[in-house]
Amino acid sequence: MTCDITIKDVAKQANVSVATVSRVLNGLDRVSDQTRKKVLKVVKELNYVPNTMAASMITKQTQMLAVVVPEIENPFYTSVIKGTVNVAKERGYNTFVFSTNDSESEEDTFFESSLRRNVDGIVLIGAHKDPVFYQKMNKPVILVDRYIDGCGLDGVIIDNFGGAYEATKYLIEYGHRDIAIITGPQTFNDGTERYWGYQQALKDNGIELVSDYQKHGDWFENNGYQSTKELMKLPKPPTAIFAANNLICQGTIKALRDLDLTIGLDVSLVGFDANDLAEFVKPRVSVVKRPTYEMGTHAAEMLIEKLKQVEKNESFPKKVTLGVELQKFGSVKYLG
Amino acid sequence: MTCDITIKDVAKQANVSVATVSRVLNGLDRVSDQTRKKVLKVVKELNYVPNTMAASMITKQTQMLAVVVPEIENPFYTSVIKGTVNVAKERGYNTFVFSTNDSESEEDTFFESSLRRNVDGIVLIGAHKDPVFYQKMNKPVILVDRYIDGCGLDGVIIDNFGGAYEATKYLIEYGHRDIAIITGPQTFNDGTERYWGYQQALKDNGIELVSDYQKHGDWFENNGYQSTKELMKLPKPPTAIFAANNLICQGTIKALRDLDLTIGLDVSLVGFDANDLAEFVKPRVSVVKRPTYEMGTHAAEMLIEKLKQVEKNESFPKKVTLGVELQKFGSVKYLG
DNA sequence: TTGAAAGCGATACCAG
DNA sequence: CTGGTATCGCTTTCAA
Repeated sequence: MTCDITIKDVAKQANVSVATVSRVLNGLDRVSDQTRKKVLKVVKELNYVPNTMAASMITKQTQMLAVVVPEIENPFYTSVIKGTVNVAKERGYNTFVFSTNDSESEEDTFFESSLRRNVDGIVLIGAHKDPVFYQKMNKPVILVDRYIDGCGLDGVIIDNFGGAYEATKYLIEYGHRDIAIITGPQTFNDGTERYWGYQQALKDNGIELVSDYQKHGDWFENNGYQSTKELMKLPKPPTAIFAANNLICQGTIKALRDLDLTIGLDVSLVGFDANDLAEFVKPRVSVVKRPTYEMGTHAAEMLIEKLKQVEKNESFPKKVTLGVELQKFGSVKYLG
Repeated sequence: MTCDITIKDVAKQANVSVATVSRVLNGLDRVSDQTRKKVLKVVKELNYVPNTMAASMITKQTQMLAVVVPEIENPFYTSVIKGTVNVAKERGYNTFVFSTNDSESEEDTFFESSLRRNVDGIVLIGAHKDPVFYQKMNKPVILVDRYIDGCGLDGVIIDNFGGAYEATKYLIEYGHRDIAIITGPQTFNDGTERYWGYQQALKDNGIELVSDYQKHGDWFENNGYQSTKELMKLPKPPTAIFAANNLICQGTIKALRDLDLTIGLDVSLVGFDANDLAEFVKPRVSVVKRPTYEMGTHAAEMLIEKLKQVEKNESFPKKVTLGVELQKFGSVKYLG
């Protein structure tokens, strides 16, 4: 394990030129079988490891990607990261993992790092809201989960509207009319689309929107916890709750537990995105499941595909929407 | 946001030499205030971003670290990663995240990548068992959580023995004598030390070891689940269980739930490492808590410290042991 | 205080 | 098929 041996050392030892060693190592050119073997033997003997950076300076490709997420400890993001990193690895790329705390300025820092390091491309769950910001990117970027319309970039998102609509419709079909939603900020499509889905399902079924039933906070567990408590304190509490992401749902489950309310009996609940507690409690909580790992793999594949066709026509931005699935368990009571 | 502007462009535009630009940018040399300002102005105008790689080729420092973990989706590792990445960021390093699936060969792949890319150092939760392997490292490495004696590397570990001992003693003090352990493989210190702690506590209190009460599987949830079911099927089931890591504990909790056994009433339980379910269930499960995030930060700090004193005396390997804390909740029944 | 020039370790073009 | 060499973008002597 050394890295202070250079291509020159190999060339000298093998009695060939550096050009030849380079050819052998990259398997590109025609090299006689004899020299090839000779070089390879020396490479092994000397334990030579090529310096990627030196090569990058010429090829202009670093074989490095970056994946940028708001929070590395949220299992959803971890799953996306894993998908990205795995595909990247298979295709010969190494991946930087950045966590921005959902802060625009931290994200900026990382963009600069990425530029300085010349990463080939970026998988991004971004904090910036302004499409103009993204338009300035002169590196291949795939947006994941959040998509900014008009930014001109490719994206992999999920059917937020459809998922929320299905979840709400499901509650309605089971006879619920007093349905609350606990969701995050309406900054990105994840928030807005889920909220629209909820709204639309109610409207389509002639149910009026009650502002008290709509809790817009952040995407964290505590919002789920507090909002649930507030909801259940209302003069006329909702009979069902739609928790619009994994952490909020966990908060809701905890709050209901602390309030001694039984899910599926006292209150019905549907979550968005899988989470530990939803799977654990009895009855298990129905959730809209989304393909988290696949979002990562898909994004990485799109990105790498794009890198290959650098010169190609600057085609229109491609937005891929992955489907979601409503998984029904016993957390919704049938009201007839 | 561009990266096709080079130091030459800046030099030309500012009517100075590249050497001068370099000096200004690195704030090293004495440069007249006038030229400094002039250069800085051009840098801003041209939106110049220096190419880190080119610099690295000369300085022999890449300002890149790698953190290698067995599994990126285990919250324990995520927490270590976060700690490492955050400290690295503060100190001006970017970090590669690698996940090895606990496979020696995958780990090897990553080591080669690290060499090719010339990372400055590595924070490693390793899969290799052989100290000889680690001895060959010629890069600064900090081992985390698992330590291989005789490998000659620095490490940050936790007091596995003490934690396990405390946990078991706690059960004994509450009157338990039929105490089971569910743990992982005895490959690394994490497994062996926790098992020793359990053993020693029993011995110190004159309790004989019962082989049926000792379940050695892997570190995953399913081991906790299956082993618990087997334990409770014994003619004389244990009155208490010590679950030796976070996932095993979650498995145990699920199994007990499925067996309709109440924690702290029918069976007592102590876990090792925090986990979602242990915090959720009532009564909350007592656990040995370890400073996961701090393990990451500590390791990163040690690593970066080490990088600074490259030339310094190759001091003896330093092994830092962080303490753990037994957090007692209602999951242990008092048998008198 | 500043500039010229020699590399760093690889690739790739052009000859031979 | 093989070798010489310019080059990539930057740092760092050495002179001026």
